[in-house]
Amino acid sequence: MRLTPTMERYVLHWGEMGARWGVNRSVAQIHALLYLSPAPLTAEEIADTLALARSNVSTSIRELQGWGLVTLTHLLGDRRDHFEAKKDLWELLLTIVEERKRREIDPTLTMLRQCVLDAGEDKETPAEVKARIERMLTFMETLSDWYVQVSRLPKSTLVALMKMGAKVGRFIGRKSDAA
Amino acid sequence: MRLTPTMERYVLHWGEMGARWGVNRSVAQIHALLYLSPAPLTAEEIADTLALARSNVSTSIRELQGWGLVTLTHLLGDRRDHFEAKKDLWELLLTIVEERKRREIDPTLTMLRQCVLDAGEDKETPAEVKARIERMLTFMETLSDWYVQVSRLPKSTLVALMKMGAKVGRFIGRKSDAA
DNA sequence: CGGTGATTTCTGTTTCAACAGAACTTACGG
DNA sequence: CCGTAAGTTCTGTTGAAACAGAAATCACCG
Repeated sequence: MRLTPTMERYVLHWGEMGARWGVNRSVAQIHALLYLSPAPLTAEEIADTLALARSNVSTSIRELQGWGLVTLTHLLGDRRDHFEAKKDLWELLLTIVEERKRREIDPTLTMLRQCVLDAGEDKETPAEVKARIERMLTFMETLSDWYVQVSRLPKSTLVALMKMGAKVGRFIGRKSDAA
Repeated sequence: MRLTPTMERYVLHWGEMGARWGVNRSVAQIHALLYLSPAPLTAEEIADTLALARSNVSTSIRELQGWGLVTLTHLLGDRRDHFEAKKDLWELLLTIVEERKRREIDPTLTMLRQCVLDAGEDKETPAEVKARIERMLTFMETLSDWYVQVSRLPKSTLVALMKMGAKVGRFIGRKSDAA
């Protein structure tokens, strides 16, 4: 496939953005391409379109599958793998956040809990430092718990809440935590 | 200053996490150290504690200042700069999100708008591709607008909303968008 | 059971950012 | 003004990740 200038711009920018957020550029470019593509693509088509080595496409696709962002499909009479990206953007967002939480936030919470435990018996760590670590733990647990609850709401509710924007703040201050 | 094992663990982990999110390891470590530190530190103390070159500390501190996460203070009779990290975690979070939006999300929105414009006159880009780009633009604008509104709520309201968790979903479905 | 096309794994190379140390600049102190 | 301490900028090195191409594996076909 040949990219139109518009598609090329999109793909290149996406690659850049990925890099800034800790995602490999090839991986992000491939994801962008698959998101745009009207039909599933084979590894070879991807490699040709983006001028990447097939091996590179293979590993990048695996990574995307690991994140649950890309799925495999087959066409009758064709034994090549065809790849397709999630198209629903809400699902995309929730998937990414979910995975990053699992891979990065949860381990960080574990580390913080361990720090709090260790600092308990430990005579050398100043009390003020212990307090700082505890505050960080509490803060991140609050965010994490909030996310878990909110992410389980039906998508339509999420959309509605988002459309409300700051209006949701009105509900606060009027006995908002009645069970 | 000498790090206790607990502090060392915290700092190293933070450095790792930073790297995963596109933040230089030294920068993240320095931020962690300053967050923990009971008192502001000089560049040299930071360099000694973390075993980094002074030059490296200098550039990293500049970066942190650019993000608005670290401020400069002085002590009477000492002409060295002393550095201090924001201690309020809500402020920290909002600052980071704000900056990343400014540096990465806003330019991406610009790029997407340009793509939509270009794709308008452009005969080669398939209609389906144009539609995909438009949907991405709409989605990101929605998130961005939501963030702008919510970030302006008083911190106490934010905290209250967060503590509500999924209960906030209850307000949906009962004429939530009355002006 | 060869043979061929598809995919993955392995290995060496390249590229780029992070970093250390040196050189330089600035500001203050006597 | 000279000397020294603090801070920044410059330059070369290093190390880690990204990547290409080759080799190996797998799966299906005749």
